[in-house]
Amino acid sequence: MSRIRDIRNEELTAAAIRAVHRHGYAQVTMNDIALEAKASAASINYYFGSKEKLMEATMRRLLGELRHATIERLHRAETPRDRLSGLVAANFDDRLFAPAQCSLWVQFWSNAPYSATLARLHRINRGRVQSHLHAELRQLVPATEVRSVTAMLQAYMDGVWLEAAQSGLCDAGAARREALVVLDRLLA
Amino acid sequence: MSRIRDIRNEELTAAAIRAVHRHGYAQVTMNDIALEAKASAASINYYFGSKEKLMEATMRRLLGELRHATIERLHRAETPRDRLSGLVAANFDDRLFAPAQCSLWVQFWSNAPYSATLARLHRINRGRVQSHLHAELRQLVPATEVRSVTAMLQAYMDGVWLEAAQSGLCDAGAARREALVVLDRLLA
DNA sequence: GCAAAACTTGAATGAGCATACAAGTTTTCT
DNA sequence: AGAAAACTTGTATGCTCATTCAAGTTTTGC
Repeated sequence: MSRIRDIRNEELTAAAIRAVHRHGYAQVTMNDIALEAKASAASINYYFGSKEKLMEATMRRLLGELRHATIERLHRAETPRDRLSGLVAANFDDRLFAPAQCSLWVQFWSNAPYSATLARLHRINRGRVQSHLHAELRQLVPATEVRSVTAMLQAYMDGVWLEAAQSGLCDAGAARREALVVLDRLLA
Repeated sequence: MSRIRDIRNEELTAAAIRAVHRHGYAQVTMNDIALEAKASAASINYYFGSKEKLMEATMRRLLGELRHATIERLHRAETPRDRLSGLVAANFDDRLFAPAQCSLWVQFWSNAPYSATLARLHRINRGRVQSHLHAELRQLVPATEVRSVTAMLQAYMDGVWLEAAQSGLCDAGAARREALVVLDRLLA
């Protein structure tokens, strides 16, 4: 079967992440990505069909990593409170909360409203994160507060990503610790 | 004096805001903006010299509005606690927290790392907001917490903007109320 | 070992875009 | 009024870029 195809997908989406981080989503070219992958622009088109489809695959890859980190942490937790902490910490997992990933994430987000495929991915991801938070919060705060605390948490976490992308500094451990403090105070 | 020049600056930056909101920063063209302003692309170049300079002027305009809203609210407040609330509320002032402005703001932010002029504006603005927050927080929380609470607040507010840009829904009043609740809990 | 399939790429194609320009129109000043 | 200054715009220019293609190279299956 297409072993090479899998390897290439992996290499090319990784190159896309680095290239977008380096040049910006708005200005990155197929050649920039090809160069980063030590391949040719034509080759990328052979695998993905178009720049847009490559970007979609790259975003899917990031979303998959978030999903994976989330599931992993949920699995290790016992109580609702632990699961909630796990959800928050998953957002700042070492594998996700790194400079190139942060850049990409924020840039994809801000472009999502202008691309049908990105908008769809964004909506699905947001829905999943939200329903996870919702499920645990329902057991921890009064019913009237569930919705607002979910929104507060989500806004805070998005903001941390945004700031990380700006500064280029991503200390995942510090981010997790600080996020857990925020979580504590929002639950109080 | 150049009265027309001022009017045109106003009209053209307003058109740029609407056009970026409609098409996205990455894809908006001079023609889109010209159309929105009922002018020609050449005319925009006559006034601003280049697309980049127009974008810079547009960003300056937004930053000016934030500065204005901030000063206005600080002026009305007496205690450190009131001033802090004012700072937070200024970020969600009716004149700023509207769909087109939110879109633009987030897109400029996410592109700032790739443009020297935008990066500079971003840094200046961030510094100003941060020092205002810092000044009031120093009188309200233990010295060891000032820095982290500042960061938490800033992340939360950025995140709200990001979310607003995504959803296109900007209820400024609700945003202010919710932000003040977050502020309360972070200070606790 | 060899044909077919899968893969790779340099160069060609063509679309879209910012900007420059020349030729007009309107406004200002006296 | 009339000249000069300020403004406006359609069109031309030249560039960048995604995508295509034909011609090669490598891998696979037998």
